[in-house]
Amino acid sequence: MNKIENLLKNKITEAVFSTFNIELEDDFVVIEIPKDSNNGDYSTNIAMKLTKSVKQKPSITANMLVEKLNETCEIAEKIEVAGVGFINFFIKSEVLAEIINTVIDAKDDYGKNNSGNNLKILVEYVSANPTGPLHCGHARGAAWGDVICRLLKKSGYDYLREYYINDAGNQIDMLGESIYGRYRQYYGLDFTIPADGYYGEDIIEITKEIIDDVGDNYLHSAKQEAVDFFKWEGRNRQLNRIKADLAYYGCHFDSWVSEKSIVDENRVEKALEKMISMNLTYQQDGAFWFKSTEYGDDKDRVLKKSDGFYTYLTPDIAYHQHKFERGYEKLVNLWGADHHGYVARMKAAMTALGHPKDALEVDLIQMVRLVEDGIEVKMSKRTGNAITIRELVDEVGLDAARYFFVCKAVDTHLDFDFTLAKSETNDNPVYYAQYAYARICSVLRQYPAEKLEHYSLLNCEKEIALLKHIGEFTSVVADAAKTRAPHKMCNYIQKLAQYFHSFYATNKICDENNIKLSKERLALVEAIRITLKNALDLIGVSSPERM
RNA sequence: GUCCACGUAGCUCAGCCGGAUAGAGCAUCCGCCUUCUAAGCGGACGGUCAGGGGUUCGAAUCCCUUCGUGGACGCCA
Repeated sequence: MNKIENLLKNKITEAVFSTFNIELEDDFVVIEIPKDSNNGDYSTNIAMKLTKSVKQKPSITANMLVEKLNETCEIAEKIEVAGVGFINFFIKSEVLAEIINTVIDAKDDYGKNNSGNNLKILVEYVSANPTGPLHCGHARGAAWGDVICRLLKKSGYDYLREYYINDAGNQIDMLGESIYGRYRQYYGLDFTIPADGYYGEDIIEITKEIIDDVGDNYLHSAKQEAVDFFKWEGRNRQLNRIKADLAYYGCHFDSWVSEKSIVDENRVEKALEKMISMNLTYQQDGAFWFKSTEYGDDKDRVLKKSDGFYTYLTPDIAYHQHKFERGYEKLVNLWGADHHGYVARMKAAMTALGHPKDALEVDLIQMVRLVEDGIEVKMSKRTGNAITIRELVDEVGLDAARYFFVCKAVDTHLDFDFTLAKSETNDNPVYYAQYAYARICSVLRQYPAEKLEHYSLLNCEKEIALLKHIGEFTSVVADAAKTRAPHKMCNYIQKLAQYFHSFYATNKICDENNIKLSKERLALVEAIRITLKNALDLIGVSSPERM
């Protein structure tokens, strides 16, 4: 909520109080920007919302309030009642223009806000098993998580980017076995790779890397010893590859937590003991069960199998419990949609352990379908395997890859249009925004902008639209952070670029015949530049000064 | 079969804590470079917001139901 909206809100609250003697709660008054500017710069539906309390037609209520507002609301040039009872405010353009200096003064910090209130929030994303390269599905999650964190940072949250490494389960054993197989194969010996092992090119590469380091040392040792060695060698090398791919993709994590460390620190036993002591479990058929149905799950879940091993769930509970123990009040997980059924039991576990109901929130990332020329592309033409994050970046470029993943809400399946993302021409939406930035920079290179004391001439429709949109930026950032909706930032960017292009096409920014107006416009353009740059930064897309 | 998500223009999607005539890009068609970057601008065409019911001043938005699509339903991870 910006300065103008706040002021309007206060004036409306006052007017309601003095007219009807009703004290409104803080969030009761809603200010919005009408789609059609004929309906004012800002509007409120307060008269409709008061229908029941005041027992009269909204239009009458609205007129009574406007009478009062006309006296008190000095920033408005005109206040009207329209439709069924909307109150529409037309703001003096010099008041709207004050935003220019706010932006210029704040520079990179424009958009920064404290809506997060320093909330300690841990965002866990990607968390792919260290058994193979990251593919396009991970790319969606990585971009989404990264942008969420950028938004949280800008909005004053105390956030942590975390990657959970599943390195204590069966899949890591399979990794060890797979490398062991390739190792023997390299030396021309008989070999087997388990049916649920890993057959990718990356395993062969990693095997060769290991051979470069240790040669045939493990050829004659006992199988289990060799597999154990390859398991951890493989895990570490895969993880390094993942880290490199993420860096290539512009994503960095603050924290890497391994499942093995959770196990080694006895956190799994402790978690189970805690659950037993809290009477959240029972024994049946030789196994320990979690009474998860009592906390909203479909059925009870096994924590410790009759063979004495834990299920996948138990270390995960321990891990999440540990997140809370580290002082995080809010946990956000971005999981692939295939983990869908897993959400309820995890939330059940956290609730059972005494954490607030919504302290853990899981956003599911739906599948990505790559489409080229209208046909689904399942495999890379080069390798025959799933397309990796690295191939994707090489193919379409970093900016396009990230933009395409971030610009759509994650709760629906995404068709990633390869053809469109690759096109370096007019069709590509990424360039639309970047081109606006390059155009702005070009203008400012030729005609440097300077801050003015006062702006009084920026009152054409397109200028007003830009001023209002720039003024919205901070609240859009705060809202996108709160609702974890990075695509809102893309929508904002597209609109800002659109307003600018439209303005640029119909108005000469620098006009020798009107120096005063030109100076004001240049300052406006500088404010647009800063806002656009900050917005692009938030989605991790570059702002080229020339194109 | 049970549970969950989704269903908006020819295509890809916004909009969804109820608000004014449901928006954008692509595609199709028509205009605009002697002018600060045409990777741009302006316009046209295009809709039973899956169907039905309900809640109310008002529903794409909330509730119920039917249909369709996808996913999850292991003492796997």
